[in-house]
Amino acid sequence: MAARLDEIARQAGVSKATVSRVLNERPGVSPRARSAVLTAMDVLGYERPNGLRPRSSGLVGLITAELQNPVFPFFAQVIETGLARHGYTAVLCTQTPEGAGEDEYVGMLLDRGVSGILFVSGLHADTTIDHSRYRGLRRQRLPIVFVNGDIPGLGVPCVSCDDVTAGRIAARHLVELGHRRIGFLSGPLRYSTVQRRLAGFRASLRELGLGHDTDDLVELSPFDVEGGQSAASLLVQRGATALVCGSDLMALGAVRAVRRHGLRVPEDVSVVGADDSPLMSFTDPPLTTVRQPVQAMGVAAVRALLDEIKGRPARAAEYLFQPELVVRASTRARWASHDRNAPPEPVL
Amino acid sequence: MAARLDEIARQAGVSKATVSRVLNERPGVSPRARSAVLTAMDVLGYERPNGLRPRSSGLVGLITAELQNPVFPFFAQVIETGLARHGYTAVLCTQTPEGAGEDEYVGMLLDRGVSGILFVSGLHADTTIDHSRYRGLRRQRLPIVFVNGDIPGLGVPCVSCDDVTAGRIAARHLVELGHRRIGFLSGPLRYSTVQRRLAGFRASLRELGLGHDTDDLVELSPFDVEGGQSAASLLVQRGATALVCGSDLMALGAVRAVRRHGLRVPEDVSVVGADDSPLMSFTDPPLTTVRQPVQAMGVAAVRALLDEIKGRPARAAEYLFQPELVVRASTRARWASHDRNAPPEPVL
DNA sequence: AATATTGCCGCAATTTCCTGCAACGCATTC
DNA sequence: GAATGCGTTGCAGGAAATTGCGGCAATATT
Repeated sequence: MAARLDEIARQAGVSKATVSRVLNERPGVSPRARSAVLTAMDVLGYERPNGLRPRSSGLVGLITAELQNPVFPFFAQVIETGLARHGYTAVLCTQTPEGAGEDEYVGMLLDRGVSGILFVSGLHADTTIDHSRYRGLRRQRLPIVFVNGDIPGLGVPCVSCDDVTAGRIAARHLVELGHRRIGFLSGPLRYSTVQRRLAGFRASLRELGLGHDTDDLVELSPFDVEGGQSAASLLVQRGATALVCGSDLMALGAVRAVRRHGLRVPEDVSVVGADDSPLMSFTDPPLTTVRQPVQAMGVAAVRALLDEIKGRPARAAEYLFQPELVVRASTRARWASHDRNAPPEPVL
Repeated sequence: MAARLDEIARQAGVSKATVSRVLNERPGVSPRARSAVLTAMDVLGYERPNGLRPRSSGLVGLITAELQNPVFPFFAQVIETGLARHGYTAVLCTQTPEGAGEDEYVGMLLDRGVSGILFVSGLHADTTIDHSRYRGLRRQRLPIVFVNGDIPGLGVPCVSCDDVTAGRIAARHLVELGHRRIGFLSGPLRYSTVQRRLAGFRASLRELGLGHDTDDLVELSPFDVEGGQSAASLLVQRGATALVCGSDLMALGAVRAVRRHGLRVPEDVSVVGADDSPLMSFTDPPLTTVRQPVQAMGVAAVRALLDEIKGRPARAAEYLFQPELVVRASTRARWASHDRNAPPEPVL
């Protein structure tokens, strides 16, 4: 039995040096020789090293955390449309608690020879998870881009919403409305986006001289309606008159919790959501929320990935997109008896 | 009986040291040796320890129309969870107007060697589209299942919501509330689900002696919020006091249209949605809607597909799932002056 | 038309890294 | 507690892959 390179070389009618050059994508190989080698490999049944596989007509993996939160389908839609406009096809892989994990999906996508992978709020946003897996992908020269969750030092482009600013915006809005006891509820602290948002929230309150008032008004729970409801319930019991929520879904749960306590939104308790997912203008009450510029972020993520694929890697910075306060009807001014400079009633 | 490592090593033609390295995912093992070991393990019937399971098998395509309507992500989630529970991985392919078409996705999935394809409200539900493509798939013995949109005569299992009944339920509910001029708005008539729902709606009204009242109260428009709004606007102008909508999204648009006309929901105009997508209990007003049993349907679709894959094709009937009226707060009784038997005010 | 230039390929030296042997660690059993 | 069986790991031999360099052919240049 001949050695592998030798065997391929003989089948292709070239020397094993040429085969080696093809496999390592070195320069100095004619297209004719290259295709001869590749064909020989196929004929002999050798698996092509990743990167030389017929990168199937522009297939791109899109890995996302879940679909429950409407912001994720929204992201998926935007990204998919953007990719389609450039001739790429998105394969959406969503993770479920009991379903396939991210690693399995990545393996599958690699097997399928995707041109690149987009990670939207996946494991990369979890700071407690080992990130060596991404280093491995990087080493394989697989173009990847993160959305909402940078991992510095990996050289992977990342498109994020500026969560620190988002936290500040929410805090400032409520303080301007006269609130003093402002609760913060969000998902598990292991997510970098939660950490950042909380940091911005706290920094903003400290600057406004309210830091000590809200030290005990932070509750973290799962990222869904029920989590928001239970966290909000605790915060309301502790006297919070306003709630900053980690997602719109949690905000809806918070509204429900407030009402279960016999209070009204926004008359008694103000609620601020996050993301401005679709349909949030249809809720009761229409939700004041900190919009994440999903459209722009999706387009930017697609552009970054295409740059990576095309071989002109942009500098691997984190592109921060600015969130924006969308004032609807779940927040209202609060008259504080001790506050002489109470803000005016908001225009509805 | 030899020891395990030894046995595998002999079968694979390597030393037990190499086998050990493969099982522990240690570096320094050639791909060839690795695959030899893995194959040997399969041959000898040993279970692969960790994430070394073959994932290429057990890939299932899931083709869906869009992600805007929250019911589709919901379907995707349910189906994906169900597939994962049986060791299959779902690849979600969503169609966008300018994006990749269903045919492209099918081609891609075939290239990838999927075990089967699930079509959720795809082209198969469009009666104006040529269905020979599915015949082709069928001829290739590819297991496929339709959700919401049967094509009789193809022998493809289909899991649907009973749209005729859904139309009847909505109509009956509104008639019982005293409404007489009931509008119907939905998506393009080329979708079989629209046809059926309209048929059920009309049949029910006819049976109740109201057929002639609503002949001119049907408006078809695109399947989104804006479509619902424009259709509802026309119907309200024509004096409709209740609206049956083809989707929850359209219903939300309808609510908006009613309010643009200076009327209230449900006091002046009642609105009934369709599907009971997630979040519909949080809308303003909470939407009365005809629930589609997504969970049950998803599970049934997965089961049907697995049966097809396993080679015991169930009889290719259309499995009809019964919808269910979910009464929330977007419908209310209407006192008709000429109606002596006006129904009582509904309990809220 | 002769020659310079460029780029491609093969030989062979060199390097890398796979592999098996055998020793070692660890648990189970007598 | 010793023996035994099983899995792991350090090490060295060696095969396989990489790469520098020279040759060769095709094309451009004068």
